[in-house]
Amino acid sequence: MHPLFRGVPAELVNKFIAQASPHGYPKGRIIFMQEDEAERFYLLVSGWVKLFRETLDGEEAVIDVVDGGHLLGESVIFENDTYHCGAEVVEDAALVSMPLSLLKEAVETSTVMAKNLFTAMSRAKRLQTKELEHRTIQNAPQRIGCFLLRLIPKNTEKNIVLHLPYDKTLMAARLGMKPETFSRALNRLRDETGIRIRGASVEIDDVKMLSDYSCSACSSAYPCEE
Amino acid sequence: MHPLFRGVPAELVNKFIAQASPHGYPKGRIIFMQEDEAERFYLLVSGWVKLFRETLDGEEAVIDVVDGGHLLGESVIFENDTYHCGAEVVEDAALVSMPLSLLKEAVETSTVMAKNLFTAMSRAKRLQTKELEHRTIQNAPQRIGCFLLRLIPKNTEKNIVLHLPYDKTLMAARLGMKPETFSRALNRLRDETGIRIRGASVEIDDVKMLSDYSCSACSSAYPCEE
DNA sequence: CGAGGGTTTGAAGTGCATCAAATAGTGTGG
DNA sequence: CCACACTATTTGATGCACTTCAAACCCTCG
Repeated sequence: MHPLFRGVPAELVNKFIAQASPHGYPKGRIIFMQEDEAERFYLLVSGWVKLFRETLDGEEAVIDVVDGGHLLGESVIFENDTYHCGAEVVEDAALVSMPLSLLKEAVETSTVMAKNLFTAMSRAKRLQTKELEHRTIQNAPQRIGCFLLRLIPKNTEKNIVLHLPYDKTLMAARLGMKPETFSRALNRLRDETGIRIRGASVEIDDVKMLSDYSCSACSSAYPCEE
Repeated sequence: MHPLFRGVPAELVNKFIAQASPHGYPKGRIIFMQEDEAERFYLLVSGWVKLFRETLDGEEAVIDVVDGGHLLGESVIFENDTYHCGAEVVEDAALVSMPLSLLKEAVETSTVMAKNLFTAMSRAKRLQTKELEHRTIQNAPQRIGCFLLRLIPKNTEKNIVLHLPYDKTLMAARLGMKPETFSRALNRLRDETGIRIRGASVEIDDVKMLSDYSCSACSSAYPCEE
């Protein structure tokens, strides 16, 4: 049960189920564009989706890359407007789409539902604020380090082996840098913090060394809530 | 009547009024810090307030600088957490603070109130997403140009004279650059777009020239909704 | 007038981007 | 299983944008 529906009467949940369209989307598929009229919102069940904004001359800003459990397009509610970002599948994804009109109706009917959506939107806002901070204060290697730290499962301390969740070119864009810069910055991070890199897997022996290096340029210390 | 209370029954509005504390805050006063437990939210009536996040070693990221009509701290609702940013008065301000607990109660009681808060939060989220794009794609002079364009009153085309709303050092931080960079970037913007600058006032004869220059590196064209 | 902050300018440095090319990795068809 | 095509990643050389440090200037306000 997704947090959005937690505690919501079965009757209301069934209304969503009745109007839900599940979809399997392959890598590369565009779910919606920034200019599209927003009529549905999406629940990402599995896979990865890139949220981006794009200028006429093809320059792209990656706003976020999200995985299972995330909502897409829900924040347009009551704006009657277009989506804030485009959304593109970057790893084969399963999604369920539902009408925004139903979501609107539901939050006006059910206080639990409203509360759940507020909670989701607050959290998204907080994370985005943090992102803006990172882009402003952290340099390239620190942003990578911070990203890696957030990949570490809770309560893990020793012999950490991470697998980068998507390709390095996308990670670069996600962190607001070019692929070449990413490559070099990752090397610098390795030299500075003693992490080991083999392709897409990263081994971290000394989390403190990594967090000291990355979190020194951040307003919140490791472990970050999120 | 602030949009948050638009269409809300007088009875409920009176509850807020009963618990509202109006305050005059001088320039330099901290309204709240990022680490503070969020118990109240604020309605900024007049003046300007800087929202920022700060690292231990004094490095600061300005998230936004807002003026009359903006809500502060409202997005912590249902997180039971600390504020997302610190807030500091940068031009003498009048604020009204109200308990977050009352806001929580109100959005659970009144669907109109919930709807109004959703609208405000969506809008804030959209603007922040845009900000992230700007910082990623636009260079320093373009960010300044974009900022100036957003200062132009609606439906104004000719003989525009703007007054910079707060000092240049703060504008620099607001746009994610250093004061020296701001100064030089503003000169470059002048040379490129034919605007004229005298202290804190800026004259724009040719809006198109300015928007061509600034909006070429943006996903939305002038005039931006916001 | 003089102090102090905001602003500008100059000179030099740093970090990231760009362009170009090499290398590694992956999936294809033979 | 190999050779090929194609993409992702890395590396090198160079350029540009922004920062840093230092000093001058300017403006306001007591």
